[in-house]
Amino acid sequence: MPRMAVAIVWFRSDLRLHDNPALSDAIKTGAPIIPMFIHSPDEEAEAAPGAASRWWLANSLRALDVALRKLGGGLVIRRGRAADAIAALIRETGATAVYWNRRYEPAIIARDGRIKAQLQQRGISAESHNGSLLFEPWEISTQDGRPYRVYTPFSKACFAREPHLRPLLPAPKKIPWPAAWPKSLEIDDLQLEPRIDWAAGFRDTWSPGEAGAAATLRRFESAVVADYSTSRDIPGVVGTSRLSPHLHFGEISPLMVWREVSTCAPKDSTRIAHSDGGSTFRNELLWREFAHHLLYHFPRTVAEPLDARFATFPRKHDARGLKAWQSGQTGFPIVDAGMRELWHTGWMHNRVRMVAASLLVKHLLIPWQAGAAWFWDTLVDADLANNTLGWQWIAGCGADAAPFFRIFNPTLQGEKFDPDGLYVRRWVPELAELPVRYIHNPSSAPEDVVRSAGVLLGKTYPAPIVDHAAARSAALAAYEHVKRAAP
DNA sequence: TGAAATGTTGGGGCG
DNA sequence: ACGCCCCAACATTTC
Repeated sequence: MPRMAVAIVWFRSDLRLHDNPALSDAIKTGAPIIPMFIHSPDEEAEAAPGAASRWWLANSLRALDVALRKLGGGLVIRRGRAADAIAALIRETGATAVYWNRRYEPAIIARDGRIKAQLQQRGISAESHNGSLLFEPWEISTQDGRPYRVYTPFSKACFAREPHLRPLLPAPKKIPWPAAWPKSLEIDDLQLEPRIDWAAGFRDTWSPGEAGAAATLRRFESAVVADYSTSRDIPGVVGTSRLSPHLHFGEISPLMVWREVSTCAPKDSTRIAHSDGGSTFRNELLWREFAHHLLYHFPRTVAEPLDARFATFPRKHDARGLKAWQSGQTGFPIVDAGMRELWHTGWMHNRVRMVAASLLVKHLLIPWQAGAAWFWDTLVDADLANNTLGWQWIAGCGADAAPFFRIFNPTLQGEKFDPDGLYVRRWVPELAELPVRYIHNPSSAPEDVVRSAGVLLGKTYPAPIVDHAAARSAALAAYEHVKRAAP
């Protein structure tokens, strides 16, 4: 019997063995499997990972490699243009098939389409699967066949399709391997991690990889999800799932998470559907779906407002304001706490992301693209779909956007969602001794209170970079330009 | 997945 | 006892 030709499984944003359609499908053929990862930032354009994401990627690849070695195999690492790397591996191994799970970033869709056509032209089987979304962006559409631009009807359409979700795929217990292994780079050769080690806070906070993702989901399910509806808004406690980076890198599938939080829904049927944590959380998963839906159907939104009227919005190039915002020195404690949490851990609580982003685009009038770029480089969960939707939503120029006049008051947001100041005390330690009454508004505190807390306003902690009331009026005035622009 | 401005109501102090 | 005013407390509208 002739030795069977090998199949390449091209890992990308699906760094897991559980519920991996491309991997499962490849194994089903019985062919020996070569798992491959290609680092090709040069052709990924706006989807090329930022610094924090590269740290995560390096560690997630190590975890995947370890998991594959436990099964007797390993991960083949290459770099450069994906088409070239795949062609080379086919040449070296005589592979006759390539399997992967889809990505939805514009540059990646274009590249993958070309690769698929080239492979098929050469008689190589090329199969792509859905491994990263509950529903493909083209499966969900309005009555008249157009993409959704409003979240609520989109989510209703998703819930209606829930019965069509496929079953979960088990992780393979055994994978057939080739007789000889092609050469591979070391993960370190990709130089994904920083030369100066600034990632200590990341290591303390995260466990990249499939096992870390599973542990995070278990903890969320057992200790957090029941109170999710209320505690998710309190940045001072662990009230969110913290699954976002695991989901972005595909160390866990949204379907696995969906199924898990559905089975742990409360038995107590007297609770209203939307008030239970599981339902609220499933809506958050659907926001992720909505973001991918929008990115797929409106790829230009990566750089431009979906609402074209916002092209006329008068914005500023304020280098000093941007720097103060990036470094957590705006003088608004809740914002500075968030920006420092981001810098230290590669992550920021979602409530605080909204407040911090709002300050940048509405108080400082800086282009949302500048904020998106900073988040892209500093977030371990940086995701083109989510980042684009989030920033356009807060800037008021996207799909189902927050009305522009809805301007957060950072002081009130702090008092409301960090009522005991726990979050601020943790991330802005120079304010830690302030009484709770003044922790979100240090400049309103009497001088002796400030002094005895060891704070020197303007020296150890900055005065607010803008006056809230004045900035609010200026933002509303700027918005008038948009309203006057032709719809 | 706001906040500020404005409007309304009703209890209590007080002449 | 009564009307008047003040001003929380809450509701509505406006940005």
